[in-house]
Amino acid sequence: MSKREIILHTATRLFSEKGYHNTAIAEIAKLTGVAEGTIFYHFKTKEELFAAILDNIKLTIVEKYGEFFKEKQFATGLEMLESCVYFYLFLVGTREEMFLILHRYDAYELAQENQVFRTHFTEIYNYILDVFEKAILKGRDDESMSVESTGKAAFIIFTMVDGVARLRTFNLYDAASLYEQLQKSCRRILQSRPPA
Amino acid sequence: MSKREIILHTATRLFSEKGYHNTAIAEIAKLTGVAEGTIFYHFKTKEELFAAILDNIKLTIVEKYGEFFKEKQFATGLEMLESCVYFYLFLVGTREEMFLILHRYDAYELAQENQVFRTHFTEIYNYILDVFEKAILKGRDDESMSVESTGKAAFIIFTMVDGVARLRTFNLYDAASLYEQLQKSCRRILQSRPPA
DNA sequence: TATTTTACTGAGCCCTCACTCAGTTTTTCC
DNA sequence: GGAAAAACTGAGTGAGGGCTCAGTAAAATA
Repeated sequence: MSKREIILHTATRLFSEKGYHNTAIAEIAKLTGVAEGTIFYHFKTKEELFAAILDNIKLTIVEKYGEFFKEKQFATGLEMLESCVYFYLFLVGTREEMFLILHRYDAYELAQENQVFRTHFTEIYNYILDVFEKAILKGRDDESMSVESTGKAAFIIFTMVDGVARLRTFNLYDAASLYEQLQKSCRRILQSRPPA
Repeated sequence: MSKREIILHTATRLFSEKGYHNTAIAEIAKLTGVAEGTIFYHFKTKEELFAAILDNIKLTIVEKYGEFFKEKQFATGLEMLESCVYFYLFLVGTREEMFLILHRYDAYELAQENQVFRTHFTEIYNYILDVFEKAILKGRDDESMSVESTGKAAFIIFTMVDGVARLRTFNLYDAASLYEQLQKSCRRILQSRPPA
């Protein structure tokens, strides 16, 4: 790993643990084992460092979902959706630091002032929403689901899933014990049923 | 309003808009129209000021739900749950600053280090979860709902509802357009149905 | 090997901010 | 009215943190 990459890695961990404003460049330098100046050599400002982290998160998510879709086949849209939800929770579990950064309000704050950050965020969330919506579109086609607006359904499902994910990243509850209930709830929201 | 109350009010707004670490005492003082020293006269430290805000939020939520329950009657548990959800969204809309503070990660961070903050948070969330669970218990009794674990169901419902509320406080999406879909989703998750 | 480019260093600058304190004004109570 | 208590003031302090810069080391190139 290049020094740039090590710095990026350490910064991701620290920003996720302590937040953007609460993490001093000096601390990143110390934990990485480089001088402060080195960080400013690779990233002109602290904000540029953060933007690089967001970029890295986006690349990772897109790449991982890419691999996932290459390997998997889905019989129905409902099965695809459940699989995507499961994979999202898996990603959150294996890349905790990245999702903690996304879940911090820190980030939204910065996004409100900084166009570059805002673009990164929008791209990340649009990508995930797109994944979910594709599954729902498929489900509507093969009649494994009955939904009115696929966009809104994707939003609601994602909100619920990401909410449980947030419980996990924030360590607020034994979130894993909710996973089964979560899947069941998704199914209930989307599943087509014989008319009453 | 006493000066203490005005300070509390201004601080709530600023913390909600800019976060805890990003808000300087000097700014609170300036906007309130008092000297910095006055703030430290009423609240020994910045943390104590934040604790007072959390306390105030807790009181408000408990009080408002109290009034709500006094005025309303519910035919079924499902109706009660839907009503509680609606009222939660109403509260989020009318007391935006308070919920922004709850939704900021800022707050969780502080709660991890400070026992007083942690207690406040736990009490606030337990209260709301309790409200939701009571409705679900009623629904199970009157057979308007079919749920296995009332606790987990309450958690999932709250996660979803608070997620949509967060979209609103963070101004990320026209959240109001999701309210209908949200209610429908809650109903689908909880509602009892004739066996297939 | 000599030269240029790239990578790295860390002391120091400057600004922000939580908090203090000695003093002043206002309120309370006899 | 006067003394004591409570409320308020704002300049000052010290610590922390983003960023600069003049210089050194390492790598690439000629």
